[in-house]
Amino acid sequence: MATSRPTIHDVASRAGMSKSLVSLALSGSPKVSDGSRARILKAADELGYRPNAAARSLVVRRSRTIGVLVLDLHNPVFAEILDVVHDEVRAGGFSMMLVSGGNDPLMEQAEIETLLQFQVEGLILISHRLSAETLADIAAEVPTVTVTRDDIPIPRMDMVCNDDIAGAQLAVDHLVEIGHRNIVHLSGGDNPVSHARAAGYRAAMARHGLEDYVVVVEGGLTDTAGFSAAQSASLNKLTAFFVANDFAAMGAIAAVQEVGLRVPEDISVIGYDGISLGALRSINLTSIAQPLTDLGRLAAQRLLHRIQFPKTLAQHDRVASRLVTRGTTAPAPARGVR
Amino acid sequence: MATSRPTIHDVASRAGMSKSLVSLALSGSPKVSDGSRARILKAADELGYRPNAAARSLVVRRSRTIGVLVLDLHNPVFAEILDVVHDEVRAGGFSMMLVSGGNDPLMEQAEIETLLQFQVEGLILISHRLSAETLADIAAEVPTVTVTRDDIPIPRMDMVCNDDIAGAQLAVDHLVEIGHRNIVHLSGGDNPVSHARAAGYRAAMARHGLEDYVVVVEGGLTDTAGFSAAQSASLNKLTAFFVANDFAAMGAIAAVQEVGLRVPEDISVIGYDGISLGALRSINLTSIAQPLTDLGRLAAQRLLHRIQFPKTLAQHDRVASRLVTRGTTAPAPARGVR
DNA sequence: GTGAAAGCGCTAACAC
DNA sequence: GTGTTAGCGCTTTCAC
Repeated sequence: MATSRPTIHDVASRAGMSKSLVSLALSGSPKVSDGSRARILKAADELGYRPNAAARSLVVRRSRTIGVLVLDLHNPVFAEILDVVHDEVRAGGFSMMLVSGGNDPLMEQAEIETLLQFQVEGLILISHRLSAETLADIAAEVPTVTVTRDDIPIPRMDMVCNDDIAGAQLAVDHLVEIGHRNIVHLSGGDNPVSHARAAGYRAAMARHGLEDYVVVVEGGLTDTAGFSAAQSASLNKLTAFFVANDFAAMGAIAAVQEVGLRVPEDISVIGYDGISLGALRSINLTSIAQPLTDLGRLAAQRLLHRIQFPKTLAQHDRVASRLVTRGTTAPAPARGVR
Repeated sequence: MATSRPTIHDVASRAGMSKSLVSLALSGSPKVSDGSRARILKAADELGYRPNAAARSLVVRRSRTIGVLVLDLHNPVFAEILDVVHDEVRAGGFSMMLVSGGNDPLMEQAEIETLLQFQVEGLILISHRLSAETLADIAAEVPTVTVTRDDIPIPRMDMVCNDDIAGAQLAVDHLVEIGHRNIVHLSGGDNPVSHARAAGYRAAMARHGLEDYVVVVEGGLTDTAGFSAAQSASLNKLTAFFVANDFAAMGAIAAVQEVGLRVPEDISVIGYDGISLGALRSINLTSIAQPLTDLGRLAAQRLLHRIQFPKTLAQHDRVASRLVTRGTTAPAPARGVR
């Protein structure tokens, strides 16, 4: 392979000039005469010269790179956030190094370590796996912003997330508005996000005077978890499911259909996240949509700002999600129909 | 932030030794006495020392990093390939730097350029966007393997992909076997992958003596493309769709249902890719599943090998896909029923 | 075993 | 405008 790629030195001797002039010319400095610049550019081109980022970052002490850790690559929620993060980061003149923790805490740590060794200038953490302690250590070393959680305040670390409690209330409000009372929540398990959504559910039910109808079934954030959770609910009594996320909601729908009931005629289902998949005509899922683009943009902007001004006080952004009504929710069936 | 992270020099003076000894100790050399080693490790730990990868890669002239370019982050097919690539690459002692072309050829070029500037030792390209010329240039510079295409042979570049032609034939065979003849293909547009799948469709139809039933509707690889393509087909005549990929197939299903027909009772639908989403009980899509794990593993292994032996002749792996029968295909309705 | 010295490719003073 | 010089943090001979 790169037995020996051309260096700035090769370019210099080919153009018959000194290294430093080449460096200046390549970085577009005005203190280089047009003639010299042309010869240098020509020589560089002929040689197929490409600057060595490692060498440069060593001397300028800036890598112009930020690192992004994502919980796993499969959840489309992350892809949507990443797209805009990527755009923003590039626009800010940085490259982006993306790593995945593969759903494994140890791997996450290792990946962050790698990122740090590469001298990334900032970190965006899209994961709720890391402990407060780890987070604090990291944030003390390098500008950091986390996305999708805001449960633990860390001194100089920004957090951007959606308002899960308010979002969950939106879901319940919608169902109540179209006549549902027997609304069961299929929770997403033991993690900060799911706790917040369950809390929002309870709060909204109480606000509507439906305390007695509160039923929370422990589930998870996957299709199969939603499926099982729905199966273990009393389908003959409830008229609606509020599910912890869209994937689990899809599982719940399947469970409903499996026993011969229809969605939404017999049972309404609403999810959370607003993954673009839900818009597929064959899925058509009503959901609480997170403003993923906003989340990504905000995260990137916060980080870019913090890289410039590391001492900035921690900022916590909590963006509102919104109800997207599609085909899986409908007015509650008339009393006694089922 | 990184106002000044501890360097090997700081560790050395804290431990009261020379830089070189620290370097040796940290790399686990046996020529360091146990006492010295312990003191060095202690000093490093106390200082929170972390090696600077840029400096190291500059001197050893190896970055121990490979770069991966992916067409876009949204298609779950890519996530599945990336997972195993990541595992393999790490197992081989490399880090992985992932970039996305954001579906934009210029961006792809720019991202590859960035990767190269960071001195990645190899490249995995999961994209069918790049021109043969670009590919050749890249492969000449750095060990490279491309995934999901094998249309253009490049001297020292490996390719790993599934056999689209054979896979498409599998789809047709399945439909024919359960009694279909009016099988319409919704194609994926003008790209190498879609061309191969269409070719496989034609070949299989011919093999079954169904030349007269061949109908190809131009579509695309998205949900909406599949929806429109299905709409423009003569639904009253055909009994089955073979769709270019799973996403488009989901769109086609929606189109079928929209006019009051049922899948699979009235019309069978089979997709391609075998995305794990298709297994969701609410989707339950029959499909030709690509061996994504194999593809990823193979790609990583080929690359690792090529990094060691750059002169290896180009290897082309074409892995077989297989039929996964789920709920969207069923025996053709009896003649004249519709 | 341990330290001194050279140098990876590059940028940034500083002379001229 | 242009060349010379020093040095970023690290590894690696090569003496001792």
